[in-house]
Amino acid sequence: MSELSSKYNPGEVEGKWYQHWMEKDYFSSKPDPSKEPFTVVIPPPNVTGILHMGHMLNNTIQDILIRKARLEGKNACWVPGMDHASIATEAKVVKRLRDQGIKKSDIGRDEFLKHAWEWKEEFGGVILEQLKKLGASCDWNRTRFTMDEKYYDSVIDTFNDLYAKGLIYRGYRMVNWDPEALTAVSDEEVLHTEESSKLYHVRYKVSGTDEYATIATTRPETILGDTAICIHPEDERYTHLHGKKAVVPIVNREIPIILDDYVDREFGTGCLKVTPAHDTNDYDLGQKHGLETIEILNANGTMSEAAQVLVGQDRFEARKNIIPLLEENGNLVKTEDYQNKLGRSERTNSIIEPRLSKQWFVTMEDLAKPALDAVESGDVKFYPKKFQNTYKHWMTNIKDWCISRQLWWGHRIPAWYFGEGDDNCVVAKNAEEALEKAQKLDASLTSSDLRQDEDVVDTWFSSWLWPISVFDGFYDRKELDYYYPTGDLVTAPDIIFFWVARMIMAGYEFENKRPFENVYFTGIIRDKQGRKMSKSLGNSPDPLELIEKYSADGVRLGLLMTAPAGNDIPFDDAICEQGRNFTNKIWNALRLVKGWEVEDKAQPSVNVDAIEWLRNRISKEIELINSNYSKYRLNGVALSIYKLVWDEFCSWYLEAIKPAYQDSIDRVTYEATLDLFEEMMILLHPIMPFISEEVYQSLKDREDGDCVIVARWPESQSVNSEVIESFELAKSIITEVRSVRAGKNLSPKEALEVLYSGADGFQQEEVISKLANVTLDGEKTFDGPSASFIVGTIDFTLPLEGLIDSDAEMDKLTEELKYQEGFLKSVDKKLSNERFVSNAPEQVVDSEKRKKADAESRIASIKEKLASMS
RNA sequence: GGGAGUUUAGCUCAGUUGGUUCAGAGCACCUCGUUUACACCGAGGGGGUCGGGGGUUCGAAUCCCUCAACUCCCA
Repeated sequence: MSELSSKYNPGEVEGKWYQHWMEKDYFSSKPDPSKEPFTVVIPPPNVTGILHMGHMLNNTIQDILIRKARLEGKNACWVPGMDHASIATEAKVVKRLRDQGIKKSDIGRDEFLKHAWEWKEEFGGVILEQLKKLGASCDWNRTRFTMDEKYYDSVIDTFNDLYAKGLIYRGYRMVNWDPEALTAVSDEEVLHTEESSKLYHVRYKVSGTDEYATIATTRPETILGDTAICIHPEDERYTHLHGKKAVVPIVNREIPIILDDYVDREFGTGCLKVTPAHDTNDYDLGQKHGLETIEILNANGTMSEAAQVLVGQDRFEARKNIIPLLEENGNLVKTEDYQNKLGRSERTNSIIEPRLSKQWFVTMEDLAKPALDAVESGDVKFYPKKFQNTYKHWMTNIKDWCISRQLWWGHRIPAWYFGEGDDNCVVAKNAEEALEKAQKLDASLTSSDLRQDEDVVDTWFSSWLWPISVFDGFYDRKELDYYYPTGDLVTAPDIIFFWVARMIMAGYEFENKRPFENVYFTGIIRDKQGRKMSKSLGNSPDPLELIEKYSADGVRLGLLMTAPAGNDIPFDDAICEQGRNFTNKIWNALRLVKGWEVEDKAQPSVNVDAIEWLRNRISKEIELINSNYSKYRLNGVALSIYKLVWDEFCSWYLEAIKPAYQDSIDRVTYEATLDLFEEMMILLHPIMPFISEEVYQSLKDREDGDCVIVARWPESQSVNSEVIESFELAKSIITEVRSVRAGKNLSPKEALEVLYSGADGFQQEEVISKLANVTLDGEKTFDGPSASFIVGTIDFTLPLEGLIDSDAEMDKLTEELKYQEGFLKSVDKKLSNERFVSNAPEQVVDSEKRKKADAESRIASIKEKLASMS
C-alpha cells in the first residue's frame, strides 16, 4: 500500500487523535446513575513545577486505568488540577520580585498576592498542558486549583469545623523552623541526612570548686543560650556536682547542674548542655525542670541580642567565630570530626532550626484512628502491600500537625485577634462572623479592633480535601454522591504521609467514608546509576524531548515495561526505544494487512487453523491481562500485549496466513484478520492510546463516533487448549527445522522432506509445511545420512544426503542421549521414592509417570538411530 | 538505634498457590539473511550453582533461620 510510509510517524498521528478525542468530548464525565462511576483524582502537581519523569510514570498509569475503565463501559472520570504549593511558589515570586528590585515587605500582602496570582496564571498550566502530549484523558472541564474560590472556602470551613470540635489549637511549641523561607514547617517537611561536622568538647567551670564539667556539642554557638548542665543520676563521674552551679563560658552566666536519666552516658562526655530554646529534647528538659529559656537566634538564623556576643552574625558564622573566644578563655578542650544527622528543609534545603513559636496545630490522635483502621481492615487497599507497614508505623506514632506557615500565598488562617497580645482570639468563617463572636466576649469591639492572623495554612491542609473538594463536595452533594469515594489513587510513595494518609483522615472525618478504594504506589524513577533524578544533578531527561524522539506511546510502554508497582525504576532511553520499535512493528503489520488484495475465493485450510488458533490464543491472553489488571500488575499487562502482538500475531499468525507473492487473500481470512487485529488494538489501547486508535481507524471504515477509545473491552471466550497446544507443537517443529537449516546453511526457499514417526499426522500440518517449507511424511523411513530431532515424543528425520557430517550428527545424538538418560534417572528417583508417590498430588505423580514414558521412548529412538548410523 | 525492601544471564528485570523439560523476557552479544510489512526487521544461537551458608519438605528461585552487600523509611 503505497500511501502508507514504511515508518510510523507518531508526531502527526498523536496530535490528530488527541484533538479528535477532545472534539468528541470523550474525556468528559457527567453523573449518570445508569452507569458505574470510575473516578480518579490526579495528584495535583505544583503550579510552579514542570513535568518530570515521575509525573510521566504516574500519569501514564492513571491514564491506563481510566482508559481501561472507559472501555469496560464505566463512567470514567479523571479530575485534573494543581496545588498552590505555598512555600515553593512564594519563594519563586519573592525571588522574581527581588530581581526587579522589589522587597516583599515593602509592597504588602495584597500587592504581593497580585504578583503571586500573575505567576500562577503565567506558569500554572504548564504541567497540565504537557500531560496532554502524553495522552492523558483527563476531564479538562473539571480542572481544579486548590485556591479556587469554593476550594478556598472549603479549607476555611474545615478549619472552623475542626476548631469547633477542639481538634485545632494554637500553642507555643518547638517547631521546625526554616530560616530561609522564614516559616515553620511540619515534621514531614524535614529531611534528615548524614553529614560530616565537628564535635566540640567544651568545659564549664563549676562554681565554688576547681572542677570543670566538660560537654560535647556540634553547635557551640548555642552555648550562649544554655540554661543548665544535665547529668545522668547514676553516672558516678558527675553525681557529686549535682546541685552546684556551672558557669557558661564567655557570658559567665551561672546555670544549675541537674539530674535526668534522659542523658546518654555513652555519648560524648556523658555531660549534657541544655539549651531549651533551640533543641527539642532540651526544651522538654527545660519544661520538666523549670529552666529558663533564652532565644539566642533570630528568625532568619542570625544571633540575637540575647546572645550578648556575635550579635547579628549568621548561625554558621557564629559557630566558627565562637571557637577562638572559647579557646581564649581556655574552655575548648578538643575538637573532633563527627558524622551527624542534620534536618534540612524539603523546600529550601536550608538547615532547620528548632524554634519556639506560637503556631496552629491539628490534634492527630482522633483523626488517625479511623484512618489506620481503614487500611488495616482493607477498606483502603495499598499496592504494593508493603506500604501498609510504613503507614501503620507512622499512624501509631503520630504527632500533632503544625499547620501554620509564615507565608502569604495560601489559605489565610481564619483567626482574628483583638485587644492586647494575641491570646484574645476568635476563629470564624469571615471577618463579620469574627466580629460577632468577638463581641460576645467584649461588646465594645468594632471591626477595626480585629486583626486577622497573618499566616496561611500548610498546603497539605488544603490538598487533604482534594477528593472531596474537587467535586465542591462541601457545598453541593450532587456530584460527590455519585463520584465519591473515588476508585484508584496513583502516587509516588514519598508523599504517603504528606498526602495519602491525610486524605484518608479527611475522608473519614468529613465524609465518614474512604476517599478511594485502592492506592497504587509507583516506583521512583532513577537514573542509570540509581540516583534520584534531580534538577541539580541534571540527570533527568526532558519528558517532552523523549516524547518527540520516541512517541508518547513508545515512552508509555517503555516506562511501564520496567515499572512493577513500588519498585524503583532505573531509567534508560533504551526502554523507550523498545516502545517506539513496537509502534513501528504494529504499523507495518497494518501495512501488510491493508496491502493485500482481497478476493472471494476458497479459504486455505492453513488459514482456518491459524484463525482458530489466534482466536483461542487471544482469549487466553485476555484472561491473563484481566487478572494482571485486577492485581495492578501493569508491567505484566504491557508484556502480555507486547508479546501477543509481536510474537503471536506478527511472527506466527501473519506469516501463516500470508499469501504468496502477488497473490490475493480470501475474504473470510481477511475479515477475520481485521477483527482479530481490532480486538488486539482494544487490548492495547490503555497502554498505547494513539497507535491503537490510528490502526483501529485504518482497519475498517468507521461510522462517526466509532473510536477505539470508546470501544468495548473484549470478553474472553472459552479457550480450547487443545488448539493452543497443537499450534505450540507446530511452532516447535518449525523452529527445529529452521535450526537445522541454519546449521547447514540451507536456504528457506529450498523445500525439504521431513519424515516422522510416533504420531498419526498433525492438526497443524499445513502450518508446519508452509512456515518450515517442508513436506511431512509419516510413512516413509530413511536410513541414510540425515539430521534429526525430537519434539515431544515424535521423531523427525530430515534426509540430507551429502550435507551431513555423520560424526557431528552422532556426537549431537550421543549428547542428547546422555541428557535424556540423566533426566530419566531423576524421574525414576522420584517415582521410586515411596514418600513422593504417597504424598505428592496425583496429577504430579501422573505427570512424572508420563515424563518417564516419554523419556524412555525418546531414548529408544535415539539408540535406534545411533545404531543405524554406525 | 527501630522497621521495610532488594540480591536470578554482561545490563535492566519477570517468575502468581512450593510441583510438567521451569530457570524466563527485553536489551546487549554471536552466526546467517536485504525473502515480497517492518534492518526501528527476520531466522537461528551462546550465556545463570537463582548473593553465601544452614534448615523444613518426597520436592525449594519460591517457605524458615543465619550471614553478607545495597536501597529506602522512621527516630
